[in-house]
Amino acid sequence: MPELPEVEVVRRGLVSWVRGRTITSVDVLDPRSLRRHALGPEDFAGNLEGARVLDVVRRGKFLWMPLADTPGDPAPHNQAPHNPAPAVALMAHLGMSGQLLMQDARVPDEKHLKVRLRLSAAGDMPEQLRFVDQRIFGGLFLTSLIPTDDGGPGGLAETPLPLIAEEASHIARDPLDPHFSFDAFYRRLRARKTGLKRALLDQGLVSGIGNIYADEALWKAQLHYARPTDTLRRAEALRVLDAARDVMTDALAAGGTSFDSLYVNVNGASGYFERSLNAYGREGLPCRRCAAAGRVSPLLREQFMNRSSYTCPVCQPRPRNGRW
DNA sequence: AACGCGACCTGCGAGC
DNA sequence: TGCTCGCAGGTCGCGT
Repeated sequence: MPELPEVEVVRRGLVSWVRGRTITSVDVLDPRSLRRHALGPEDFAGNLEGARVLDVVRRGKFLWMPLADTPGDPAPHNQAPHNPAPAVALMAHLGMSGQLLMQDARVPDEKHLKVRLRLSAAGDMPEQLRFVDQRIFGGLFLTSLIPTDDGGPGGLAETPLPLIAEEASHIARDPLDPHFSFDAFYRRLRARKTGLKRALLDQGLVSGIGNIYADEALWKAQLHYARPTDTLRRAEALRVLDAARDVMTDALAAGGTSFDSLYVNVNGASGYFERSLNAYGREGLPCRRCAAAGRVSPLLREQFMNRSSYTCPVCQPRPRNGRW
């Protein structure tokens, strides 16, 4: 489900619920959700219990919570004070269907509940943070925080730390990140020998864009997904990046306004999809831009990278050899 | 470096 | 009704 706007909605929601609270106990109901935690469920739970959540930070679609030992915890006897334990974080990736929900203890377990974290009491706030995931493409795991020279995780974190989760250090900044550099993006884009959509989906080049927003951005910029990246003019690259930024900003606003319940809802932007998508899922339906110009051009659906791509055959013509 | 593909999973709707 | 098929917004790792 989630692309950048959905993950950011979750992050913003989570911050207010979990920052400063201590994880008191962990239930792993399905170890498959910890696939990326190599040391197994016992190690996962053992390291989390007693840890305090410092913040909720995002890079692309990766979300993590830097952790600290609770003050007063005895230091591990085998560790000298001058050699403190490395900084760690609880990492979450939502995959296709993951959700992070704040729930009161008396709410029955969700059908696809995978991991439950109990948190220290904090006023009327729900006690549990639940990871629910139908398809299990997402997951939780612990990762170290390593120094970065690029100014921290960025994203829209409120208190960026000069550390980044190791497992997210290969992820580029996203177009909404204030430190995103278009010049650097364009330089790397031009150096690639690939198609434009493949590049937009490459989280190491620009992050946060998934299949839906890629199609929406390409439609808005009137560019075809197969356009060779080494032929893109600066103005065209700027157009598609601005389009991605616009589409994701709108989705974020829609998700943000519908976020008002006791839990953090990954589906915050689902209403947005119905109303505002111009390309994705609109096979056979008339292109709205062409319709406004008095033409009827039904959108095409094609297989590309083992998934569906939606384009208008008239205003996003497929590049032909040497001519576009 | 870039690609195409399979792997990882469950569930839903369409069609027979 | 029950079966199969295709489809779903992500990422990783392999062989070429």
